[in-house]
Amino acid sequence: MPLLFSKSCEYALQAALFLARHRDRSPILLREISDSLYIPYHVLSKTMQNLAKNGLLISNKGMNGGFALSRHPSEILLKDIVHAIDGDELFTRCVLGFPKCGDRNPCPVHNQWTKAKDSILEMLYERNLDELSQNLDTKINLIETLKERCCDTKSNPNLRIDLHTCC
Amino acid sequence: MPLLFSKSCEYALQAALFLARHRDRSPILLREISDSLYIPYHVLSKTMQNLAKNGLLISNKGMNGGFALSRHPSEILLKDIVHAIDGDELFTRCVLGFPKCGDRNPCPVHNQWTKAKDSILEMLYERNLDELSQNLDTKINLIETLKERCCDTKSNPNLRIDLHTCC
DNA sequence: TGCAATTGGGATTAATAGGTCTTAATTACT
DNA sequence: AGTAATTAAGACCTATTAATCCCAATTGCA
Repeated sequence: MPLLFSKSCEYALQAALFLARHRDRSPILLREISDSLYIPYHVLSKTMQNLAKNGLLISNKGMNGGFALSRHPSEILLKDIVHAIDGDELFTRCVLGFPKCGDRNPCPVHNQWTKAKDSILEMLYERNLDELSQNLDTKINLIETLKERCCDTKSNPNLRIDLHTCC
Repeated sequence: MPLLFSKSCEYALQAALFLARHRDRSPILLREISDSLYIPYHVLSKTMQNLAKNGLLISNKGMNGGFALSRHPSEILLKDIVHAIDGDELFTRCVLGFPKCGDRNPCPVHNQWTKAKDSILEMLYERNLDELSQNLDTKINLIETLKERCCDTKSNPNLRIDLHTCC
């Protein structure tokens, strides 16, 4: 079972990170994204449509079409994506499944869960796609450097490090 | 979609709390538990069997049978139940779904998620069923007191506060 | 204008989780 | 021993999510 986010939502977050790493913001083909992240093409297609409808992506049809972030990565938060795909159940549901649990009627772990949720909310609200993608750049550069030192890159010219191989 | 725990696991946690509130530790009928918590009888049946196989419950067949906690509530942690029903995916899976993500190969939110997970682990490891059930007793007593003050209890003698109505 | 390259969107299928039903096995009591 | 009460276990059904497929709509370019 997925955890915290639905599978579609995980895909959406991965794809958004992928787009954020493209500095020039020109549209990218769905095919390229799905191939790079090993996400089934048609599944990602629907998820991207969904993100586009929610105003997070722009999509262009036809030749030279593709998907791009609608805003600068620094202006997109993970919570924007989670909200668009999974709604707000994550933020409102009782972790033990008690239907009437809430701030004014806490279940026995409500306060502990609220603390944990604060931590999750911090992750979703206080990091934008730009920061996260820079984090990735740093990491990938580091790996590339190490690779050159340790491997015979001449004989493995196609060994490329990208978002998927890196995590 | 359930969140963090599977539905069965939520049921298991609720049922365990229910049993923990029974001080005398005599077996309780499945029917009573499922009715009280509004959990489908046969669904809960399987989950309880599962907990029994994992050594967390004892089950007695036949007349005067039923389920009881196998240890004192103070010696059962939420994580015991979660592990028995949902396994350890919650503790090992990458929150963004990256297959190779881990401590030595973090995805861009790995550290943030680790922090949030610590909070969750605290909730699951550091509170035993006894504490949680006492927490509930306090709350239910308080509600009962208020109820007596505010409602005409003579005309509503069956208005009972229990685990389910309380959360 | 016609063609090729794309996304859009609906229909269908597959997989998984959740729920129902039936019967067997076990136990306690008379 | 017989009977009623209860859990055990498996078969089966249903709902939701995930994945696949097909064709329509749009766009850019020759």
